[in-house]
Amino acid sequence: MRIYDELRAVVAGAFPEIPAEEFDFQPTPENQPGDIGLACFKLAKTIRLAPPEVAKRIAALPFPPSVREVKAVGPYVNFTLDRDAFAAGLLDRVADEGERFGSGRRGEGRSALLEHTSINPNASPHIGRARNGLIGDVLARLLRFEGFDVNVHYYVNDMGKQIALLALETAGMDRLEFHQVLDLYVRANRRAKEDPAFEAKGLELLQRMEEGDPEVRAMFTRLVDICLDGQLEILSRMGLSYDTFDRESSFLTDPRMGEVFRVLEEKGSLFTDDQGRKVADLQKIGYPREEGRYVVLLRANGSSMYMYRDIAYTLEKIDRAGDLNIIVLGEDHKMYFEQLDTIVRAMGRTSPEAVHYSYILLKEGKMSTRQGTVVLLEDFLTEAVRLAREKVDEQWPDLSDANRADIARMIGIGSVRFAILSVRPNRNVIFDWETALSFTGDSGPYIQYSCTRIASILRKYGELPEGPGLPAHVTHDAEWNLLLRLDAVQDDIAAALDARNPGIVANTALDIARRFSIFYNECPVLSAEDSEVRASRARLCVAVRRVLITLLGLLGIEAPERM
RNA sequence: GCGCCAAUAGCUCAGCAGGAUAGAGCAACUGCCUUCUAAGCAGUAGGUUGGGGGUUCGAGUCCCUCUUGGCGCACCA
Repeated sequence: MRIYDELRAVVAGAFPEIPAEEFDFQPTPENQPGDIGLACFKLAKTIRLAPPEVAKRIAALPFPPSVREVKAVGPYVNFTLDRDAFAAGLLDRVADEGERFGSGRRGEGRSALLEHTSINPNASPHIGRARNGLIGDVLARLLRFEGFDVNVHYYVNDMGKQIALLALETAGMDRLEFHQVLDLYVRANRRAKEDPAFEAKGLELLQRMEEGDPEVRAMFTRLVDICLDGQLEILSRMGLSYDTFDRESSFLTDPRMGEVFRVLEEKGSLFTDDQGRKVADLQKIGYPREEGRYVVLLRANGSSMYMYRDIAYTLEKIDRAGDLNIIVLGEDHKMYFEQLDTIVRAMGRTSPEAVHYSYILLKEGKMSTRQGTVVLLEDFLTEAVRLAREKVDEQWPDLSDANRADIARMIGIGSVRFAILSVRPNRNVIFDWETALSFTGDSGPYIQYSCTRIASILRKYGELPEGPGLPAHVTHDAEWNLLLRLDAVQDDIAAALDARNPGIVANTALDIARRFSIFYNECPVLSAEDSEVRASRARLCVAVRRVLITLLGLLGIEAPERM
């Protein structure tokens, strides 16, 4: 059992009227006695006693032998633990649970549907788009780690004006390659803005697509596939993968929509406006604001809007989702999603849970295609891997070319993923090349480096003693701080999932790597004089490596053997 | 104009559900590779947590307000 749970159990036994979440255990600050402290303010309020009095009473409770001393310090209770016993127990637990260590297993027997990335099939994605996929990807990994059966969906927007315009722009080209799409796409959009006739032609094409014109459909499909394949190739380089691809065009004639229109009509929300469009007045069905109150579902010519198809798709996902239904969306889709949610709720269904994230900005401001200030994901990845390769070549000239390339890939991708993931989703990320490509300090490679140092020690160590029940020795605070941190990892992983915030995983990994570095410098393993201390430290190394690999794995980052 | 989100060291970010002295990295300066990988460690310097009110025994954390930035506001997706 984890130490916090153990202490909580004793105190809760003595004060059954206090809810468990009021026990505020935390490591004691440096200048205070003991290893773990408990603040008694909240408990004191609940049982109407002065905090120092409560602290005294708790200090008098009988604790298990793993607690060597309990001391009331004002309104706090400080616990001094038997560090060796604690270490022995923790190391056994890590060895026993292996790659499941840190999992609260809260998802066992449950399933989750998660939609992320879902970028429009057009050009090479920029780094802002990557944030969606990365957040979604880590959520999927967290859910799987907790035991959920996860299905990751990708919604392919395979129709719409964008594709139509691109179709016009590429008409007559018998070969089209993905890397040409960006220019063509920009050109098509510019032309549509300047030339109403061009745009009208696009809309006409779109309508033929909707009507099921096989020729137009084939044209659209060809374009979409080129774009999608190109984009997926880049996304997979970054470690992103999907289980199910859903195409927007398959929701054009969804039987569920008849029901949607019937319900909206019944609730007095649906009306035909003076231009002949089918519009929903969301205020009639509980939408709170004036902005975004009206939503057009069908154009006057009968063709459907994106919202229309998305409602059908969302209802489909609700049918297929198990216990959790999550969608990752940019903050630009916040209002849109509220609108969608209003309609879904009117249908008596529960919408997916939206995880919103803010944009990635450049130091100079926003990314702009026109000003050429867009940072493409593939360029970013290539540069990161190239820089890593330089370092690896210098460091490991004797390794094979393939081997060095592989290490560089892990490091480059690791630094990119870490740079984007370590910032919590609802904050803008300020991107600059120098910080994002830094392989020192707070970075993915720093954590990977800790893993390689451990691997190096273990290669030289030889045969490791195997438990359970082996003694452990904690001779330095550096070891203790590391152990205490490992014990709390499960809470951090749970918190990251609950908050839908991959940044918590990133920071946990960083914190452990930092503590390991201190340990590494203060506590020699191979040259430790006492053989039991030597074995104990080696086993601590194994545990740290196990946990770091788990945390990196949750972030989708691989840990090389050498770097 | 209205709505949602954010603001912490020169820069980029942490700070779990309010709790003991606000932490890292980068940049600057000083040390440490005959010792398990220096992509590292130790140290110095750097903060009225955007301004102002409030709630509380206690506020970076909660509430109000102002300022600044991001995002959005019906035939785009």
